[in-house]
Amino acid sequence: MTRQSTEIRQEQIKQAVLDIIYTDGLKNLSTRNLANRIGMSEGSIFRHFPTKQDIILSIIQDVQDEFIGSLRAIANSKLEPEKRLNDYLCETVKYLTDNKGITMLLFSEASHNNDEMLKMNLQQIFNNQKMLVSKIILDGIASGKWDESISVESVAMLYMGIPVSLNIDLVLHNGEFYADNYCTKMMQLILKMLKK
Amino acid sequence: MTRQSTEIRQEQIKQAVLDIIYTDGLKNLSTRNLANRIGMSEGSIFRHFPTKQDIILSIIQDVQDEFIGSLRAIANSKLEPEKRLNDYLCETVKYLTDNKGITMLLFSEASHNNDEMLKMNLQQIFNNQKMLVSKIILDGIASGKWDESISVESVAMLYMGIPVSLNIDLVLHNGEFYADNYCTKMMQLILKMLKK
DNA sequence: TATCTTTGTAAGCAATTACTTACAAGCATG
DNA sequence: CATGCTTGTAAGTAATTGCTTACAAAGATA
Repeated sequence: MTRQSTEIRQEQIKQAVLDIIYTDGLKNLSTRNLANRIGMSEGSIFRHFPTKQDIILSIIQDVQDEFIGSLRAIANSKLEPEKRLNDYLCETVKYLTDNKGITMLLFSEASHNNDEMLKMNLQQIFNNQKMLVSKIILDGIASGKWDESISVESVAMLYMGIPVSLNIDLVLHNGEFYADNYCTKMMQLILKMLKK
Repeated sequence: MTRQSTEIRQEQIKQAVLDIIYTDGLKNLSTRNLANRIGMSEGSIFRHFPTKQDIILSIIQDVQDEFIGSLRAIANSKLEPEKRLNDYLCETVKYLTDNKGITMLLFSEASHNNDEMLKMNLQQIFNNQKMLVSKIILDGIASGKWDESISVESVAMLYMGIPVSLNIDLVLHNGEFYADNYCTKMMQLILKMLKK
């Protein structure tokens, strides 16, 4: 195989990981399989990542940077809280349906090998999301539009249930999901809950 | 080891599976580990179950029979829809916090080895739950108490998000969860959504 | 050109996996 | 007691796992 920089190889490896998870399941994510999928030797993989675990952690870091990053931008924008909440949900739905390998990875890794490092990373992603949603809701309450007597934390938790159960649907139905007006319908319900 | 009937051994094995999953993670659920935990030989396990996969499937079958069974009883009772919905949620929360091994098993197995049989079983559990919730909501609408213009399917989906994200919380926080008034708070939100 | 670092690979490592085999002993039935 | 079925186990099996080692070649730097 022709030489390539570590940066390029790392990207190839991470992409192949998601590919394998989605098509064959996490169980078949061996370094042997991984190397074959890319067309490189198994030893090469360990040139670019110290351990297999580090590949997973690097992917989770990408999620933090890219996905949570874009959500943060939405939550902190100057738009109406209602619009922000809508954009936030739709962005999440889009990300999950577009990145099914990641979805399954996040879903199953933590409970699978009970690794504290992994759990901490996922916890952070989960908490970040809850905080951002809470912020939007608090902004809506502060502007006098939404009911100030509701439990913000509970709404955030309920809200988080949307992407998470969408996640399960995606896994169980092999990625086939008709998200047509899914986002819109959910927003209607959430808004009714938030209304004064 | 003294002789025991297959029925007793099967129960012991299944209990040990949940035990291992909860304490050591699914990754450490090997037949070797399993045998050690019970104090029997590895060969003995294969006396009582044809394959390791069959142990998992048998556990999932138990969930179907016991858990879904009790939820069905609640959904079909003669009580007020509001009371039924409350009982249903609280029963779910209780089951999940009491059976953390099962929680993690259901969570990760399907996405882990991409097995169609497993997926079908989990799909059925998930769909059963959605149907039962939908039934309660429809009863409430039929009685004239709840808003008939809402999308029942969407409410059911949103509702399902509650146990599922509770699930994630449980896995990520090693089973520590303060479910004090969790059920009550969620019910308040759901009821506001259903109100005319 | 000579040297050094980086990237590649084939072969092999010990450990672990789910499962089998051969055989012993318990237990009910004749 | 004898026969047959069930339950137990120790010691295997072949396959797979994550990772290492020894060495070759490419590319950068001097």
